[in-house]
Amino acid sequence: MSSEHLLASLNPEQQEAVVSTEGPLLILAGAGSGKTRVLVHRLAYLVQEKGVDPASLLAVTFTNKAAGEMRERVERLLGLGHSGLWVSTFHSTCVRILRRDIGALGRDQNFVIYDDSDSLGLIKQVLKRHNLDPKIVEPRRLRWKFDQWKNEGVLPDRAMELSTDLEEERSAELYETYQRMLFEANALDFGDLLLQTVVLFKEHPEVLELYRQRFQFVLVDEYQDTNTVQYQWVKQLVSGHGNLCVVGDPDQSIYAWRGANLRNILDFERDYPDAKVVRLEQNYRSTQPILEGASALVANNIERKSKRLYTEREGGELITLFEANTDREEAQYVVREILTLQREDGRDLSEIAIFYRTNAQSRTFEEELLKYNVPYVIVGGVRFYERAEVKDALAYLRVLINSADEMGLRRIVNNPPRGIGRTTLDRAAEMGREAGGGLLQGLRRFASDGPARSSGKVKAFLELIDGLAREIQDLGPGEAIARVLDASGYLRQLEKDGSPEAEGRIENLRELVSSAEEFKAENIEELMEDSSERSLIELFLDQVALVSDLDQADLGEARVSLMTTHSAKGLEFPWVYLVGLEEGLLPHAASSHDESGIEEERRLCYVGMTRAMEKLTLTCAAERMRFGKRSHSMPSRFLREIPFEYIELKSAPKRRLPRYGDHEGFESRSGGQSRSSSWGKPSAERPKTKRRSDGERQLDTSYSQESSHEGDSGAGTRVRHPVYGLGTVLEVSGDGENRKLKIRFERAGVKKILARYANLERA
DNA sequence: GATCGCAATTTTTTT
DNA sequence: AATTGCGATC
Repeated sequence: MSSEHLLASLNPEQQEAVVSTEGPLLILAGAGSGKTRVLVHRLAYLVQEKGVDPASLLAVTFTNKAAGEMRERVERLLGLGHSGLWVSTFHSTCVRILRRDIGALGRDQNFVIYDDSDSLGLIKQVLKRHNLDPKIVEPRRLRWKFDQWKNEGVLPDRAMELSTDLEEERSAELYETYQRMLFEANALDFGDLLLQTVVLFKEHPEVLELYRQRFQFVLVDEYQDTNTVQYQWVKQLVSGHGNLCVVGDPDQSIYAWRGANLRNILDFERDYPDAKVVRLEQNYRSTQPILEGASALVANNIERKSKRLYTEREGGELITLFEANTDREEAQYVVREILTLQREDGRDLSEIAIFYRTNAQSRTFEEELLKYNVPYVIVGGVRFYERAEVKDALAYLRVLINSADEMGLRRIVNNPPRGIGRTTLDRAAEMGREAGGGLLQGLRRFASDGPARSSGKVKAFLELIDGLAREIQDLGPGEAIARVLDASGYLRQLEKDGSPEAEGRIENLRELVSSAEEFKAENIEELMEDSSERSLIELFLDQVALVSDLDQADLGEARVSLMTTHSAKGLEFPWVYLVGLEEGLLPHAASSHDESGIEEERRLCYVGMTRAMEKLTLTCAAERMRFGKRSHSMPSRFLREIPFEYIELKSAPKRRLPRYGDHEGFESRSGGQSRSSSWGKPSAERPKTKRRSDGERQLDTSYSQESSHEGDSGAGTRVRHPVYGLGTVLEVSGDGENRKLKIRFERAGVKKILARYANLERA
């Protein structure tokens, strides 16, 4: 494609952003201003017009999805295949660097990557070693603290210096132990990937120089979300040539809680004095009411570079605000709207998205969508690679490749049960420490010196591991997983179980094997080109550690998309429902303590609103279930900040008193649900309302004790659960509001359910 | 050492 | 409302 073509479809500001290739450049790209397009064209321009070798370009993003999209579009534009162009996330870029050069830090190339739960487990080990009670020193809090330090680029020594009180000092000590144990386990956690790369570059300028030479042009996406280490990392890489292009929008900074520093983008011109700034302020995405409403909202932030986004699109529907009485009603409204859109307007479901603040909110929407058979996909949420059986299988591989991996080893040593319990493990760990080694070494000692009864079991386990380690060397990732599951007895254990849950797990493991096969098929060529010694198994483990479901979700299918507003950043949909606009939820209570917290929540709301292209609907509910209890909430302050002229108000009929009867929602459904009786609230317990002569309603709090007939809820009854589907009651226990049901579901297996909360229908 | 049952906690967002 | 963790019991 010629230069004219590369520039032809761009407006003057966009063109400037593309052709300003030398020196530092800040692109302030408002929502929907064609940012990705500009980046893609810029990369193509560098190669085609400036004759730059694709291999000397580095583009860094936050998500694999964004990276994948960018790479694909550039390669398509240039008609290139594998060109040596590096477009990847901060984390995977760092993994590639560390896999090659971490040896300079005296560490092993075969390190494992610990995810959040691995690192939480390790922190529990740290506490054990310090003889601290996890109830007093909370592991999660520590993890958060360590993470903050890592985001700030702070190592244990420095953390100690910075400590201002005793508690922080203690934490810094534990941080030190934690880092040492990570090292001993030959492991790096997420934060380490960045931090250790920065340390590597700092302590070994010759290594840094290598990468500086290679990457002549560096591009960073979503710069407003970078934290201090990422900032340092970028600075290290570009010092010298200074060819750094960063793109971002301060109004879309929503990761301060994870260490993102808004100052990185606000102070860019100070950090890179000869920086050029380009502003992209024309919005090509949203209709006027949506854009104006969102802009007016975010204008309430004090800490802000002012900006005026405009659109040439005129007209468009007003933003709808729906005020529901309950969360159930909120979900019903949205789902009915969706059904109408689909039936009457012929809209494709993939054009519709529902955004919420917390993952817990998805449940109600799922239930309603299921009831009406509306296909949907949850983006994010519980991830495939976080399921226990998947983690178990991967832990085997991890240990086989890196025998120091303590958390992996702890996970598999007695799984399936082999009679190696806590006592044995504690003793082995101690023996390992005495010998100056890790848990595995301890187990080896235990096998030879330990008490006869348990040492035999340990010995058998070690033989299994050693044998497998040899066997898998020549296997692909899929074959290796299959082999491990078979040889370890893991699969047999599940098969023997025979329960529907176990079958689900087996199914997930099959899926894991096939995704590993797929990985092999996709990457085998690249592996041939890649001179690194890493096997496909190792590359597969890296991939699963760094890839989230969000990256893999196929949004093209005809399904409604559900996700948190955080996950929605970077996406766009014609129809958007932004739900739960209530005080305490958006803005979230946990962020409402200071003004900067509120401002970030406001930006989050802004991000959600600006995803919408044609139609935006906001909803709130006066009452919702939280922690299994109903709680009341006020409409979000953000609703008042959107000018009324852009809003069309719709409200459910207001209630003067809480309606106890229909909070599960069946009675208020259209179409008559008389045959379904809700067990959620046995009728015996419902405070009754009775009509008084003056027409007012009054709560009658005297509960009558008519017991519900056993026939209704006894064992053998067929029921339908909104999520789990059809099932049969096996057992009933407890009374009144503590009534519990044990139900075997056809799809989901046996579950115990507290009747009060479950929306059960008789089937 | 494993299994069962109860209690406590959770919910802010995630590379 | 579900998961996790702990303690009691076998």
